[in-house]
Amino acid sequence: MSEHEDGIPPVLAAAWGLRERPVKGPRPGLTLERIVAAGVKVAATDGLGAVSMGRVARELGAATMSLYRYVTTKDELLELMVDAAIGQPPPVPPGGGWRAGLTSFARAYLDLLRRQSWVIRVPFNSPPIMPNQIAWMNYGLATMGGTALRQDERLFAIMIVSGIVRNWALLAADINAAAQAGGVTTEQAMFGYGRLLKRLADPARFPAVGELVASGVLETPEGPDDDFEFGLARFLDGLEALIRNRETP
Amino acid sequence: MSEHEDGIPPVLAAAWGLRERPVKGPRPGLTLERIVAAGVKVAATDGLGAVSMGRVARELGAATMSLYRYVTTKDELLELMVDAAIGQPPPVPPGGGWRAGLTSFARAYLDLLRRQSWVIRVPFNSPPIMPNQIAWMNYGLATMGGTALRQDERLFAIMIVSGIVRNWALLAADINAAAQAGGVTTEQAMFGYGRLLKRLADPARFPAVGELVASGVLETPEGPDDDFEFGLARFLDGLEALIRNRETP
DNA sequence: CCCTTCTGCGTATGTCATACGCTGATGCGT
DNA sequence: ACGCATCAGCGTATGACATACGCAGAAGGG
Repeated sequence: MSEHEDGIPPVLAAAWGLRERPVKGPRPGLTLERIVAAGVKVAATDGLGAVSMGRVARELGAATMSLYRYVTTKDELLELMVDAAIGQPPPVPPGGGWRAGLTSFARAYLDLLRRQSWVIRVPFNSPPIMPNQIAWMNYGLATMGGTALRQDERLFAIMIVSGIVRNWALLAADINAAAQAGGVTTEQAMFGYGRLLKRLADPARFPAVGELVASGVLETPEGPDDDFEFGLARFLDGLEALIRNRETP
Repeated sequence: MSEHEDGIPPVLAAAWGLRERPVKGPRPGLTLERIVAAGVKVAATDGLGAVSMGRVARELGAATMSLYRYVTTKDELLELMVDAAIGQPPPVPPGGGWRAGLTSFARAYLDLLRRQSWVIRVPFNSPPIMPNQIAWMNYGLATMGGTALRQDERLFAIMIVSGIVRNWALLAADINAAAQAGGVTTEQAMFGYGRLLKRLADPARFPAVGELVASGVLETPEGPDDDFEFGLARFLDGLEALIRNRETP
């Protein structure tokens, strides 16, 4: 009943290290950390779909129901897994200015999602509240320290940037998954998509799509992240214009 | 065995109207359209979580397994439901220029997602290929017709814009859902989030987050879509700068 | 030394997606 | 007019899964 904890859900308390070991009862054989780590391992090796309470428990040599002493719900476990997977953000590169900072934030986040592609498959259900999520949020906000942006503008700027990253990572993961499911390479999958579009989308009905297909961009894979960098740069250009405008009245 | 169909999955053929009624066998009592409509109805009234094959069948007075004559998988049904729900895009407002066009595209999409918030909960698994998805894509691309943008740049521009819309809609839906679950108003839920953050995120460890919390923006709800419009405007500013730059060499 | 508290977990329940195969309707070719 | 191939509807069965409930034994405090 310490004053830290009132009103805070137990998992949050645990995740933020606010929980004291209860003084009675047998020593726990499991730990929240070990459970979460086991979940991450399953997700990393066999995909998010393989993460079931039973499977995670088996990974630990424990029984399914034992996990529920540490987690009230599977969704809670997933949330903890995500937080463990994203980990501590890298340090803000010093002295680079806000634009370099936001760019490195975006690249680091993208890197992370690409390396652990199951993370983007976990559906969001709430605003960020877990420790490492907050740490990343702090990273993003910190890059804009000292700019002429209002706090709410900074918040939304990182929402936009991370949204761009997530969308790109999700698209890439989907294409990769489709490629793997069909037993072909990523390029072949993209090519197949272009062909499908050409077959189905009547250019008379969908002129703009027809132009797109005809241009052949779907068949010529560009550099890995050209489009990502394009979108990011456009947003940052717009932000830069606003900041400049504010600074020179 | 018409030459349209080779290599095209049956649901796609059905969705694009490429299927002929088989000439033998009993007359179907169900239709793909009716099944999809029933699914949409269930999702709209009781949420995406209530959509199960059994429930959709009950809605139609049919047996669960009957649906599998029209759909090979629940995921297929979901994809069809999404396409039905998004429907035909509104017409491109004439003569407004690309920026007005993209803005109206974004607003129309946001409106749609807000009105049918279950749609954003359906996980993506592939690039857009269903008829109405293509129609929306055509809408987005068409707004940029005649600009100095390359086709791949146009494609990514609408990916960014729709990503911004989806992220915003998802956040709003999450907050609303959390509010409803807690039996409070949306403002109270947002307020509670701010308080939670203040309690958990130590300003010494997370200075930028501390500043954000201290600024009070989390407690003062802004106009409904101010942040959305802010992010969208920044991106469009950046795009505009690029276009201008291309047009005046 | 007993009583409270807590851990691990066996069992049971209810929900789902979905495979398989039967029954009967339909209409084509003869 | 008839038989057969084809296809719709669906009953039954299976196998995952999340999770409620309650018991047995461990640990420490009084």
